[in-house]
Amino acid sequence: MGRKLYVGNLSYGVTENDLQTLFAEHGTVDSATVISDRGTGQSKGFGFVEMGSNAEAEAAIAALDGREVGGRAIRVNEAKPRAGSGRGGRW
DNA sequence: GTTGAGCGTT
Repeated sequence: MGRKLYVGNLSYGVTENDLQTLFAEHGTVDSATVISDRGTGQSKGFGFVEMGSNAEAEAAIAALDGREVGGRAIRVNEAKPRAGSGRGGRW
């Protein structure tokens, strides 16, 4: 089980710092990332948070999934590995 | 407004 969490339905005003602070209330935040379009630089409305352990990750999911943040109910779930891990997604 | 980047040896 990974400790990475997918955080979706985020408000465009939410940043990595916001995620870190929010998830830190329910566990140790190893890293927090907000995905933004590299072309426009605008937030894509979702991000990822890595917890110190799977237990903390589960606790954060149960506590923060559906929680209203920035005026929107965020979606928290265990993240899946990035598409095509490696180089070019193909060997 | 829902699962991350980049085209290379970090």
